[in-house]
Amino acid sequence: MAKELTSRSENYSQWYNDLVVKADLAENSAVRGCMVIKPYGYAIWEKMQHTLDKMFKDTGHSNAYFPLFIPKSFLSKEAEHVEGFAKECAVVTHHRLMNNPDGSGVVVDPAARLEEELIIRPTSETIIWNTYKNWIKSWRDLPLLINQWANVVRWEMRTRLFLRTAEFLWQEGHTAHATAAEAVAEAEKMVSVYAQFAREFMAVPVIVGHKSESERFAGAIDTYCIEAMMQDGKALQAGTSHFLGQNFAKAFDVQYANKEGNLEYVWATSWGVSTRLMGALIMAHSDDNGLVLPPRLAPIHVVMVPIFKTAEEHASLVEKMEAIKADMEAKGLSVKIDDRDNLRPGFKFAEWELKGVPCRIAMGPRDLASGTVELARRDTLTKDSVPQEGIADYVLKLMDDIQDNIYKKALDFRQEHTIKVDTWEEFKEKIEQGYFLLCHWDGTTETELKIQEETKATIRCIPSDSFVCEEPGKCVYSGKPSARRVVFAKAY
RNA sequence: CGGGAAGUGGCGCAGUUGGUUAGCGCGCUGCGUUAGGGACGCAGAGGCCGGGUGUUCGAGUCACCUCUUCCCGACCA
Repeated sequence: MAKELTSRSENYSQWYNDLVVKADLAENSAVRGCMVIKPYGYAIWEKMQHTLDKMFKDTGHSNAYFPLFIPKSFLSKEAEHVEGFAKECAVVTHHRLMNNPDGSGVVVDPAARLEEELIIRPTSETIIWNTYKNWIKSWRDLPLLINQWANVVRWEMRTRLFLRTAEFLWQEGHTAHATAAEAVAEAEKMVSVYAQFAREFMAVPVIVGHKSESERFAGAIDTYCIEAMMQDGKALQAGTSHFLGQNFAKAFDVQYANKEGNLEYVWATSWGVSTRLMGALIMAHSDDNGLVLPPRLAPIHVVMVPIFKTAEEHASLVEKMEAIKADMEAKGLSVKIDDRDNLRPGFKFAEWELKGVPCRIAMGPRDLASGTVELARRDTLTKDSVPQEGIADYVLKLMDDIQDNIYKKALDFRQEHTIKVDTWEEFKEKIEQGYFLLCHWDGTTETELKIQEETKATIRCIPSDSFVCEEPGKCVYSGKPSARRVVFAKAY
């Protein structure tokens, strides 16, 4: 059931609607696919931000902020980088408007043309490395470990809420190191931070690995990624970390004096995750009743619904609930009492399920008499009668259970939909059914592109963690020898 | 930019071969009855039918143009 629902984007509209909507821009506006993140959606994003931010700081990084505008010349300093982004850049050409001489509103003042156009950042490598040039002089300045929370713009031809919007929010880390080994270690560390975040907070299992050459970031020597499986069997790239070698250091002339007094170019990494994580969260866990949020990222852990007939009942229920709420909040839980008196309980149940609140507590006269509550969990949709006594501790433990359970559910799903495939016939059949295929590949871009042309499947990653498949075999397409299996899938 | 589909109250839709005052469901407002899984009754509010130009006695309906949205490609976190 979930598979059917999740395979078509329109079925998500109901759930997405609480979180994000397409921006209502003026007619004729050339900007397509910008999003308005609603308060409830933004609350989830803030939780993600705070968690990630702490993880970055715990690994020695500091936050900074760099300009939105990038002079056009900066972008062209690294050849591969500009080639990768040139086709999707928004360009600022003028700095002033003027009243239209014919009296109809304003027009661009032709006299205010910029001598050099400004690019709205699609990513900040260039402007950051241009700045690092002045910050890095000595080996004592290294490593430089900086992260930026920002918005970026990529003028995509086709957009999709959360997954690919023209403007999106993200974080981008940019680090400089004295040695290649240190930079590689940093790139690996950060992809593992992303993997940990996905697994432990989003409850989304991910495969960690390297990108093939053709999927690599523009300007990178090596790209690490985490790949998640959505409920339709398609892959979603949820985060990337790049080893940039000395490409940007050379392009922006960033050299430092080593301990021997010799000038050397620094080694770089960059890494980022975006509001796309919101899409991953939704598509990995949602069911036919709406969102399912992992407790660690849910803005509201518990919603309490009083069931009453009279004002007196309402008052005594809410009083009792306030006490329980205070108890829970003291233990770090976020609790909402839904005491709206114009809606029936059944309506509220459905509404909070749609929002993905992990736990619901309903209390009526019967519970008041028996000292119990009706406790429902969002992940299993089951209901139990639980004593009011000790309810806060009960729920606290329940949060962990739910967190573990939805991770396990997603993991089981992925395992059921991940298979080793050794024949081209089976490849074509299974890729249509929404599987991750572990296949041998001859390592050539040519083969990769041919497979993509014929099946739309791409190499999501060359796994490097628990998925390592270091075993000799023959390429599923060309039959040439291969040393290991890689993950093929259709991707968002 | 190619190939499809669609634009009608806030949302989702109907509207026949052109024909009087453009309907329905949800939502919204008010009153009442209800309340342990998306309540019901009554009374209301809300629409230059995406825009333009034609054809016609008459256009939501036909023609042409244009704008927008969605789906499929190319692009992509």
